[in-house]
Amino acid sequence: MVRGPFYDKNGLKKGAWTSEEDYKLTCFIQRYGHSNWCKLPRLAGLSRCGKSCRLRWVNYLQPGVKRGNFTKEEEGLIIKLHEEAGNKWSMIAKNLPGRTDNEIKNHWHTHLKKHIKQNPKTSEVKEKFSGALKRKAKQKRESEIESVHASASSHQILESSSLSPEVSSPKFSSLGSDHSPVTGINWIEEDRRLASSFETCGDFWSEPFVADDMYIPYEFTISPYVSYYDDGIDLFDQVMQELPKN
DNA sequence: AATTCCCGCAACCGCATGACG
DNA sequence: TCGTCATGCGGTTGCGGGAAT
Repeated sequence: MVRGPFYDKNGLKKGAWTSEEDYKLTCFIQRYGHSNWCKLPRLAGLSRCGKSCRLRWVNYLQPGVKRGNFTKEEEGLIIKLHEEAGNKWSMIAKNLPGRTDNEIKNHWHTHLKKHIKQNPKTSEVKEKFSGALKRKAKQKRESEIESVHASASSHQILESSSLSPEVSSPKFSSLGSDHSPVTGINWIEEDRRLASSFETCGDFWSEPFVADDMYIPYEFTISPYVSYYDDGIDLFDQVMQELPKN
């Protein structure tokens, strides 16, 4: 159901991701975070562009990503938010924990659109909502920076990002299974195997992540990873309250 | 049983925006 | 202030499974 793998003129791999690539990307981000998507593929030993890695992580590998059918409640919320804000898929996704913008967009085009008679609100509503989103995003970025600095100072992030079954497996446990929804990998087993490899093979973490120069830039030594699911619902409520009552 | 057609969804592409020097 | 680069977002593509014929 996906495009077959191929290589472009720059030698970058395109098309469907393999379970091995998923594994490399997941392990690398768990350990080093993803502060620089451009450098990440090379350091992780992947022949992919940064954008491709980011998309794969955000839409598929990221912890908490919910797969499967949309509930009636979720569909209702999508319809409502789409009526208010239009094709702001990322905003809509923030109001549906575990759903990605891509998945919502696909679901809209394949299921919901055909059943919905468009009822666009005024441009005033859209502009106000868009402006509020930007303000909120700026505030969030600033607070994230403070948070990362505070955590880095106590080494908590580095500790939590080290790969162990207790830490890494919950990334997929929210799916109700220890298996990746796509790769079929049993991540608990994989983590055990990985931990074993780490104990018996001292250079595991230098391959394939750092194949060439054995150097991890500073930005990868402190994970900037923060909760993906923020307070979008609060924002939506706030904006709706600001709108003039007709 | 074989073929065609349609649909779902993962992934790609181009553009807009923001950060940084 | 301007130019460059990285990132994020939304639109689109195209493969493959399943339904229809």
